[in-house]
Amino acid sequence: MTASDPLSLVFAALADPTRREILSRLSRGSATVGEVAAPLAMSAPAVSQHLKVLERAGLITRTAHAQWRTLSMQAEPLDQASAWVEKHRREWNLRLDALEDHLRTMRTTHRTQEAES
Amino acid sequence: MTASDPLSLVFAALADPTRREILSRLSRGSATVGEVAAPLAMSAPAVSQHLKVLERAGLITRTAHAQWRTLSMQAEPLDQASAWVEKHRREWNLRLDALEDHLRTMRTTHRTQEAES
DNA sequence: TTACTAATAAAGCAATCACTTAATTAAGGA
DNA sequence: TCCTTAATTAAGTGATTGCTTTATTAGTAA
Repeated sequence: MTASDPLSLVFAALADPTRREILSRLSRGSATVGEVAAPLAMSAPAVSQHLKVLERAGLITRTAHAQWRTLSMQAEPLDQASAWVEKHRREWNLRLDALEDHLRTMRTTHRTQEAES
Repeated sequence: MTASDPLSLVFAALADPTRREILSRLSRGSATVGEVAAPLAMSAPAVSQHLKVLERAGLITRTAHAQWRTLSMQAEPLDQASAWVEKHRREWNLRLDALEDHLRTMRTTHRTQEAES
């Protein structure tokens, strides 16, 4: 990932299970770096680097009190990502040939499921 | 991106402007490799490699007739990506502290806009 | 001051990424 | 057959990724 446009930064940030897990945690409420790192099987610097990626994508903010950093998720970049995906899902659904593909796939899937059962 | 789980593959595929442009084109209807490559400022092998990434993520399929490959977008992986994003946007919106952050951000934004006008 | 804790910075490493050019495969038309 | 077109494979390159260990910064407390 060399691209540095906002949408690329967001999708790249989401393209890692560890970072998605961190965001999952933060979507349920703010937490310190230590709290977020606890369930992760990696060193503290590794977590810090993941946080930097999330921050650069605008998905989290850090606020310092004493020697702790409180991490908060920011939803706006997620809105942008969602908007892109939804737009193209919608476009695809409008296409007649895509619809035909879809029906064929459903028929095939149905036949496959029957064959498997 | 070392991760190879389905969701990581999809997000990683979307984390590149060229690949998003290819998907944009295909969301409006199937096309050959040549048609998709035409507006892109890079060599044919480079396009071919991007297509491989999209295919590995399940976002496109290729069907051959003669020396042409017709590319079709597949929406299902996009559904998965959308589901993940929507789930976490929803979670975030439910949090009281996130809501407070949101209100504070809106107030700050409002004040900033006033200062700028 | 000294020690302890929370977190980041620095440096190094193997693997992957996004390209390139050159070579190859596969099909159609003269 | 020979030539052209469409596309992929192979090989090479510099930049980036996701970790590591070691060192450093910053704050609290004895």
